[in-house]
Amino acid sequence: MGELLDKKTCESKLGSIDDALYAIGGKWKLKIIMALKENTKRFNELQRALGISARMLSRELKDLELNGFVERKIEHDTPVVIEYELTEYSNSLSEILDALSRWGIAHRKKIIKERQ
Amino acid sequence: MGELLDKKTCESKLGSIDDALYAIGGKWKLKIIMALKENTKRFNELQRALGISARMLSRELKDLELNGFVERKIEHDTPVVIEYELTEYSNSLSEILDALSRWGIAHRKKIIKERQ
DNA sequence: CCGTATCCGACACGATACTG
DNA sequence: CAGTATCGTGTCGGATACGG
Repeated sequence: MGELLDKKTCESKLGSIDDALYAIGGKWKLKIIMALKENTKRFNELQRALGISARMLSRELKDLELNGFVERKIEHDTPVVIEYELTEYSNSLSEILDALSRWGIAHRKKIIKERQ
Repeated sequence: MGELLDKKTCESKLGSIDDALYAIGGKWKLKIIMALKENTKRFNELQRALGISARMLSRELKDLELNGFVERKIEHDTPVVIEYELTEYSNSLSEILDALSRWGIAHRKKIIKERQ
């Protein structure tokens, strides 16, 4: 079962996990960030890549920008091209992203095995 | 900005993160698991510790049990005591929990610093 | 193409009350 | 104490349509 954590440790972890989930929780934020890890992308590219509605994407991008994960870049190239790009700060999430990804793979395997 | 990931890698990661979020996403699951890391807890204990409504807690616990993260233990001790306990499998989440916790702490610091 | 506005259903979530 | 039932609100999130 793993070792029990003492109460202080546990409560402090609970608090920080709360903070984290507040900032990057929800259905889309981490997925958008993951998608942008491949490359900067335009609005419609992101939409297609993630299967997200324009409404939600618009909202989430604003939020991500406000929180310093994503930058909106306007290239004055006639016609104007708008691209979304990850900031340096978004890199601080890679540990989380990697852990989630690894766990997701393992979990999927487990589920499939159990179905048989 | 960190290195870009190639498209295949990125899409596969997106998929597995999706899987992970499907299983442990949402407002409460990870918090409940974190709370139980301190010790097995009874229904009302969990409620107080997390500030969650009975309705939600009931639902989430069922879901967590169904997915093998939590076990409902009935102690026939007259009066009967019901406790919720983490399973061995829930340990596979510790990497994620730790990463989230660490990031949450750092993020909070950043926010506070920016406010000044 | 890049979004925003509007409408709408589904569900997350909480408060309260209630049962065994 | 451990939960369920009921109700009400808010947010999530898609569809569609529209303006820059």
